[in-house]
Amino acid sequence: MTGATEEQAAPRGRRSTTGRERILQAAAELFAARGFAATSTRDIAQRAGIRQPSLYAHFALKSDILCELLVETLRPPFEYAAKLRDDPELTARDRLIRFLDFDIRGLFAGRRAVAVLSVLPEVRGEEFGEAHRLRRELRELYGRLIGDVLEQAGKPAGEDSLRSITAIAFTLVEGINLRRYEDLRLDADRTVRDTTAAILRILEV
Amino acid sequence: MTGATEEQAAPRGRRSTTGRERILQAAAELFAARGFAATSTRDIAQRAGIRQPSLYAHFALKSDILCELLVETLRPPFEYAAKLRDDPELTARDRLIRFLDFDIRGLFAGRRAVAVLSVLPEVRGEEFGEAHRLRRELRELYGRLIGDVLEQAGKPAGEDSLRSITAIAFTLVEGINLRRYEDLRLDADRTVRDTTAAILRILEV
DNA sequence: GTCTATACTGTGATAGAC
DNA sequence: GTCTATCACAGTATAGAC
Repeated sequence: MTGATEEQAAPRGRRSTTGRERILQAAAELFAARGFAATSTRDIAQRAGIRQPSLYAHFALKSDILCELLVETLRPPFEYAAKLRDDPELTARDRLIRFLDFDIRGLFAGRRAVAVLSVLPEVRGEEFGEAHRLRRELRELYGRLIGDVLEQAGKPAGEDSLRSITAIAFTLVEGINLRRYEDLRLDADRTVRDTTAAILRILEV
Repeated sequence: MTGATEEQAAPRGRRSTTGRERILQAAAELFAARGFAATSTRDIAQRAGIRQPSLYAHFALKSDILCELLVETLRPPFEYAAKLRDDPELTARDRLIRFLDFDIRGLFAGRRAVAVLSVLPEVRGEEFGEAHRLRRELRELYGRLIGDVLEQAGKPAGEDSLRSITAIAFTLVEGINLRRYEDLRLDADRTVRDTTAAILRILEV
């Protein structure tokens, strides 16, 4: 019924989820494995256990499926950042460390692997505008967190310098998705630790 | 004659290049801008100023075009590394710095932007096996360069630790391609400088 | 909300003349 | 080595019954 004819294992015990959820889950796995353009609506439907036209009872366009996945996976970091802001006990450095922990673990959990697709050539159109805006905001959030750390460490960075450092840190975090493509055994704890250490060294704090 | 109906500017004065070259150039631009699966052979032909079936006088398959681009752009760093090895005056640290300079500038020149595609989901098949092998070798080359630096600095890294540091450095370099997608004005000199500085800080040398 | 049937378009690739 | 013509098929999306 789940009909996974692919080399990939069939979906894990998720039979009980709703139709729309199954579609999102199936699409997330396929998009991450093959990319957006190379994944057909038939592939998605088959993996979700329905017929291809039934997708359109849930989504008006194929691109809407990906857009929803991207937006859904980009949102949690913002809520977590808001929580961090409400804790005045934390130093800027601790906030950055906790945020990195949360965000990187998010990459390892659930569907977050698709998020990397938002930067790829095939996902540039205005159909994905909302996802792109969210991603830009996430990078700006990183910029503020890093700026605060540098300031509290007594070496505030200029605008240009901060942008460059932020880009590098953001690249490191997003790059984790690409590394997971190549090495599915990549360990979350280890990656959190190493990536955080690398970023703190770059900041020299 | 060059028939660029797209939003992109028409190919710069390259009318004199051979047919095969024009195809590669056109394909490189389109693949980088839209991805592999989302670029049709008709798009490539139009940009190259020929008709779609004429492509097949030069390449047997669409995927062969991308594979050749990837291989061609991944090769120069190996030749450069060989040159560096022949200069015994250089410290390991200087070799790494020069190699980064060469490789990162390569990302800014010519068609190298396609190289990033080799890690993407849509380019995973065995059609691209040669490109993947080369890319793996490039990462191993980075690993050796970094290992030498750490050793010469008196703090040799264990295998695991070296692999992790190498992955992070390699991610930073490849990530430059993604950053260029988002900001076409990204400056080569600046990027070389900042990326090199970040990597050296991560190595703490 | 799922199905069958199908419209319509775009795709990679081939045949064969010049 | 380029062209025109075309094949065979896969693609997204829609119509309409249940």
